[in-house]
Amino acid sequence: MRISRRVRFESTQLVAPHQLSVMARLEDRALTPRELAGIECVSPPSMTRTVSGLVERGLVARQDDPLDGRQVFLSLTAFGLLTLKETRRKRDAWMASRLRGISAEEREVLVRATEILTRLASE
Amino acid sequence: MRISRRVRFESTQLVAPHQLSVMARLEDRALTPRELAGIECVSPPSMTRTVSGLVERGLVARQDDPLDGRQVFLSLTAFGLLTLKETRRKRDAWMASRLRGISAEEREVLVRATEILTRLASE
DNA sequence: TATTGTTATACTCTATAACTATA
DNA sequence: TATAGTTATAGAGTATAACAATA
Repeated sequence: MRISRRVRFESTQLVAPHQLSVMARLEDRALTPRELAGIECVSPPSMTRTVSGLVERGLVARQDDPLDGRQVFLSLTAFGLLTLKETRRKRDAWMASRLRGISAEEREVLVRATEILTRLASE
Repeated sequence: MRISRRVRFESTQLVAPHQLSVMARLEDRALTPRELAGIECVSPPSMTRTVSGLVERGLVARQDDPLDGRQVFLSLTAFGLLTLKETRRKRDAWMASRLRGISAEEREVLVRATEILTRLASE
């Protein structure tokens, strides 16, 4: 937890973590607010609020669904995509500077640990 | 981050994470609100609030410093210590059930990764 | 009548600024 | 005058309940 907190605070200053997570979901394809709320395990009103913040900042765009007037599609703007990539670049640069001081053998241990934990988390 | 979130939500239901962290600091010795605020990287008013919640629930006790009337010492109550141990027990049980399915060799990888990350986080 | 999204309202955790009491 | 703690107030992020529009 301490390590996770450190990574969050030192590497994701451009956009808040929960906002960045939503942006990453929209990278591949447009989603509705309801879909995003489900994916992020958050209530629909909460997602409305998160999305509104992103729309105000020009990172995400709303588009009405022509087939179903109740629905809205959300997608990344060009600026949003750029911001997402820049944030990742900064995070990776921070992490790379940390990893520079360790041996190849230690890096291999971290890679293997990541695989194991990812498997455990998905069970 | 995903793994850290999962551990928090599934294993620390008795007391909120930031409250539990304060309780763990008080396990060994009494501390003042200011010391706690510094350790937890939080503002003094924020610590006042966190501590007040713990005092109201009977988990932590306030004691006036007889030498300096401005200061207050905070310590775990017997109930607080019990709650801390019970929370750890639940968390460990959850984690143990996860780790049961992996090999001794994989567990060793996780132990080594923890050592490496702890070292990197403290630099 | 059911579903999508939003608004209204409230709770928690955080912060800064102002206040009280003590040194 | 400086320090410890608290209170006052505000800003995020979260939730549930109520509402409007559409199916």
